[in-house]
Amino acid sequence: MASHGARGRSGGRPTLEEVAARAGVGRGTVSRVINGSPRVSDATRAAVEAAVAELGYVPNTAARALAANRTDAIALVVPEPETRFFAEPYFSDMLKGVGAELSETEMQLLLIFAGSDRERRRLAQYLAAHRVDGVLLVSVHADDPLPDLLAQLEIPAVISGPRSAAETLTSVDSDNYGGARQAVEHLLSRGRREIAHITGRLDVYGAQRRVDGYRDALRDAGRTVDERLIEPGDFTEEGGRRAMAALLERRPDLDAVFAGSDVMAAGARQVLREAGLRIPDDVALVGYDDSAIARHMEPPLTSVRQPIEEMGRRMIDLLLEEIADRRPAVSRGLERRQVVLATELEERASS
Amino acid sequence: MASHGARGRSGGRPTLEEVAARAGVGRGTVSRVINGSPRVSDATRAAVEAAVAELGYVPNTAARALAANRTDAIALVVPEPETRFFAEPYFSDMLKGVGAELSETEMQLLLIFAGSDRERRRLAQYLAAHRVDGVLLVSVHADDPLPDLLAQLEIPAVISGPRSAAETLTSVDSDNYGGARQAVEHLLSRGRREIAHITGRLDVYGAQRRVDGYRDALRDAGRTVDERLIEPGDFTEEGGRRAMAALLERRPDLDAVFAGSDVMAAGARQVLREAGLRIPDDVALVGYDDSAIARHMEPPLTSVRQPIEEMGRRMIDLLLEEIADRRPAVSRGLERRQVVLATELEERASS
DNA sequence: AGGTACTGTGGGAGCGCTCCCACAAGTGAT
DNA sequence: ATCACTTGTGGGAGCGCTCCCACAGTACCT
Repeated sequence: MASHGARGRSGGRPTLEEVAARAGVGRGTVSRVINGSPRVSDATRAAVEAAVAELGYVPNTAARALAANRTDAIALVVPEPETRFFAEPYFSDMLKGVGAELSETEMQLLLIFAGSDRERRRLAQYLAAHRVDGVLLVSVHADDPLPDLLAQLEIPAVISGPRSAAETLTSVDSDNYGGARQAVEHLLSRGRREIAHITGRLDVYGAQRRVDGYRDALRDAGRTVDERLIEPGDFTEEGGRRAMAALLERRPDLDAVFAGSDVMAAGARQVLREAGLRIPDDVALVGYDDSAIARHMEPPLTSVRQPIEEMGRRMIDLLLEEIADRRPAVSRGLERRQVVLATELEERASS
Repeated sequence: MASHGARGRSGGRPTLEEVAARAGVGRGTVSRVINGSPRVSDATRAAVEAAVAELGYVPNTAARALAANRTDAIALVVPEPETRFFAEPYFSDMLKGVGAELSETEMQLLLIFAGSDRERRRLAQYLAAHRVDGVLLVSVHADDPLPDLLAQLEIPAVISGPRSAAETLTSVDSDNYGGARQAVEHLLSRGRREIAHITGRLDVYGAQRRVDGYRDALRDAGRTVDERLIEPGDFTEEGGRRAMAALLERRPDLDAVFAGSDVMAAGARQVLREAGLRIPDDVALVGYDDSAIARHMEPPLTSVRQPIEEMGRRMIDLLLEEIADRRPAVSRGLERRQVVLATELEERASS
């Protein structure tokens, strides 16, 4: 060991073995103490803990990962370019919840962007190397192959918006259907009669659900749904403008708009203004997300709030469970787990 | 191997040894091919590569890390709460540059927030465990102990804004001094006489340098510096408002303001408006950072642009060098390395 | 012919853990 | 006193790599 020896000299980091020697116990016992096993007497535990403190021992994660076949790290994968990630408060809130919940544990969170093809390939490589114990997936489109890759690699994963009603991954979502109903029912209760809806990208399941909620709310109130009052958007401001213009063209008599996102509502607002329509006097406007945009809009925008931080927290809970379950190659629980959290309507001056 | 055997069965991931068997060579040879050593014949290399492809071999990072004492990962440490990180485009741009440069390599980037005390402790633990080969530090205050911890642990690190003129870590910075001079000289050339300066937090070295640049630019133009025209801010909008109010109180005759950040300029603008002063007619305004705020302000804000993406790229270059240098326990290069990149003034309607 | 050098290769040893078997010692029922 | 557990402990084997030594083979000098 001529060569390796030099590296391992006493200047380096202490090892389990050294701690064991110092505490006058065996290697296994130190390992048990480090990992919080209950099968250690109080006296021994104290001795080991003292030795750990004196030596400043910190476990070598690589060795642990190799021996135990786990990494104590999970990845938050964002299949979007960095720019969008930063632009949308959604991610930031999600990260807050995730971080908060994770700080209770020893797990490390990695943030991985997979917007470009190149980044995608790197990610695939990364996952194939099993460098994380589990994955949190946010903002995944219906045709994204990532979830299948994860399933194939048998990596525990939780997705933040299910891709469809038949989502196979464990998922956490807010109640898009209920949120849309809240918005529409609110407008109805304010006496609005002709309520339009600017949808999000319809390849996003949540956007579809919002349309469903919009339809059912009207129906349940005894109204027929006029398809000319539904216009697809794409979650962007420009899309909101286009949709609003189309709606005004078709149904200039509309008196309310429920937009599938605050950003689209901002676009719609511009077009309404340019058409000389006052908000909320002529047209009431309701958004979705309750983002900073909503609060700062002129007039402040009524919006459906999703409990995004809470969603982040629940995702971590579920993921940690999955990881723990999988460890002893236990019978895969066959029940799909889908958590849906309630939304809340934040009423402001725009409606 | 009764127990471990079950886990390692052929359903699992292939190992180096299996690839070697398949290619009909030894373990060492496969390792050489994987790591791109030139000491392999072309025929052998081809055989190994074929085996790797057939088996879908992916190196086990934990084993590699354990044997080679490296992790192939670096951390971007942000000593701020997540919220600030997302609020400021600075970070997003920096991350873009870092990501771009890193995508050329095999290195993995981890994003670590260390805003709270708790997160701080976790980070210290993380670094002590040597879970990364190097660290990128952004936005560090003068009294932050993190750089010293890094030095003590002998972890290569590059800092994005030196803490002082005597910074010991390798650093990358934009020319704060020169940028401030550009701003002030621009205002002078526009015929402004009474130019005020709202500073950033003065425990940030860059903010100090901007004050220096402001002073020297005036002096070199043959003016005396009126200390009543300098008011400390704290990089926030509210701070900008307070500072502007104080300045107007003391020197109502001022005809230009150079703010140490766009956000503070936005705050200053509000106060100027409320005081009935027109921009740029009565008071010219210049910011710093050239962020989105500057472009969207009414009127658009003249601002000093820092090449943040480029800074990110340079930081990675320097860090990778340091990591490579350190590997063979080579003589630590004693020269401090400090890269300073030029700024550019983006002239808009506010000045 | 012998020496010296280099190239390519195989495989032992070791990285620092976890897992589990073995076993000593204690506890209580028979 | 015997058996059957339980509790606490030590340490061997093994995780999948990298590093390096040893050595076969070839090439080029004396």
